[in-house]
Amino acid sequence: MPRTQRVDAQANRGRILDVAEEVFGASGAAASTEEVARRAGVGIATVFRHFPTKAALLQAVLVRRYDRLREQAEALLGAEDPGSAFRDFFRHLVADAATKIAIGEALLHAGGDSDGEAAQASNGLRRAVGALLQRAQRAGAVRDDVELPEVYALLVAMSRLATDAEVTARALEIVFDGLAEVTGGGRRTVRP
Amino acid sequence: MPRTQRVDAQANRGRILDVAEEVFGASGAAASTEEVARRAGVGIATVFRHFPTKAALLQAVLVRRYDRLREQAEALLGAEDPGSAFRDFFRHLVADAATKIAIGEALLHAGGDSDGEAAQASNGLRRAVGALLQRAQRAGAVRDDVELPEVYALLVAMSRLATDAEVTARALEIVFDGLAEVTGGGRRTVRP
DNA sequence: TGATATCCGGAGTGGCGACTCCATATAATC
DNA sequence: GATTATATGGAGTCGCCACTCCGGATATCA
Repeated sequence: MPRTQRVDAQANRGRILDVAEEVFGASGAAASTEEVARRAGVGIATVFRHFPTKAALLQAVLVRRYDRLREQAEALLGAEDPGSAFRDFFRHLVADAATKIAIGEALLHAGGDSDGEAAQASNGLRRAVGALLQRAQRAGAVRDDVELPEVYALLVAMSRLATDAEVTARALEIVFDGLAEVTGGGRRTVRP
Repeated sequence: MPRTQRVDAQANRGRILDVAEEVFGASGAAASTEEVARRAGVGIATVFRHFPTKAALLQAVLVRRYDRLREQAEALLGAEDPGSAFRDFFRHLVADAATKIAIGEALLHAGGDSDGEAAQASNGLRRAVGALLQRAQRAGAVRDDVELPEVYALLVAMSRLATDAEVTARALEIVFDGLAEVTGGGRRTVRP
C-alpha cells in the first residue's frame, strides 16, 4: 500500500509545470488548459488531477518562477561589486520576463493581493531585491534617497516591456542613471 | 429620405464608446460586450450594429484615446518651459493610464503592428511625444544622448504600472533624473 | 399626421474552454 | 505473476460570450 505519489505521476506533474510555464509564457494566461495538456503529452484530466483548477496551475507556475528569481537574487548578494550585482539582476529579470511574456503579466504584478502561496513567494522575491538594493546603496552605487517600493515598481514596469532587446537595454540604462549616485558635485536638472 | 445617420443613432454610438472606454478601462479588454450594452442602456444588437465586432469596438476606443493624448501633447508644445512640459505630459499619461487600467494593456503597447487605423493613431501620438522630447532636449532639460524609442518605451512601461500614485510618482522622478542633463560638471556613476 | 427608411431590443445560435466521470491501464507490493 | 491502490485519457457537461434574426419602435420628412 504505497502512500507516496507514484513516480509516473510525479514525472507528469513536473512536465505539466514545465509546459505550462512555456505555454502561458508564450501565449499569455489566456492559453487553454487543453493546449498545456496536449503539449505535455497528457490528457486534460491529468492536468486537472494535479492542479484542481486552472488558477492553481497558474499559481504553481508563478511560485516556481518567483522562487527561482529569488534564488538568483540571493546568489548575487555575494558578488564583489554590489552595484553591478544590482544592475545585473535588474537586467536579468527584465530579459527573462520578456521571454516568458504574459507570465509576468499579473505575476510580478502588484504582488501580495490574494493567494497565500503566491503572495508569500512574491514577498520572498521582493525581500531579496531589497537586500540587493541596500547593499548597492551601502556601496555608494545607488543613491540613498530611493526606497524599495519605487525601485520594485520600476523593476515590474520594465519587466513588462515588450520591445526589442536593444531599446530595452537603453531604457534600462536611463533608469540606472536615475538611480545612480551623482559624483563630483554635479547636480541634476532641478526637479519641479 | 434621410441619408445621414439618425441623431438617436449617433447619440447611442457616442454613449457606447464612452461606456466602453470606462468598462474596458476598469475590467480589462476581457469585459463582455453585453456589459457595455447594459451600462450604456442599450441592447446588445445595437452595440454590434455600430461596431461590427468586439475588436472593432476596442479599436475605436483606442483610436479616440490615442487622438486625445496626441492633442494634449501637441498643446504642450507651446508651453513656456519645455522641460516641465515634457515631464507633465509623461506624468499625465501615466496617471491617466492608471485609471483606464487594462486599456493601455495592448494599446500603448508596442504600437504599429496591425489594424491600420489604430496604428496610425498610435504613430500620431508617438510623433507628438517625439516633438515634446526634442523641444526639451533643445532647451537643455533632457540629455541629448537619448532617443525616442527608449523614451517611448519608458513611457509605455511606466503607464502600465499599477501601484499607488505616490510610489508611481517617486518612480517617475527616478526616470526623470535618468533623463536629465547633468549640470555643473558632475558625472553619474560609471556605466558598465 | 402619415409614410417609410432607419433603429432598436432581446431572445436565440454556435463555439470554446474549464471541469467531471468512468472504464481502462499501470506502478507498487507481495 | 497476482493483487490492488493509484493514474490515466478522452468523451461529455455546463456556462459564458461573441454574434445574428426579426418583429416592433421611432425619427424624419412631407
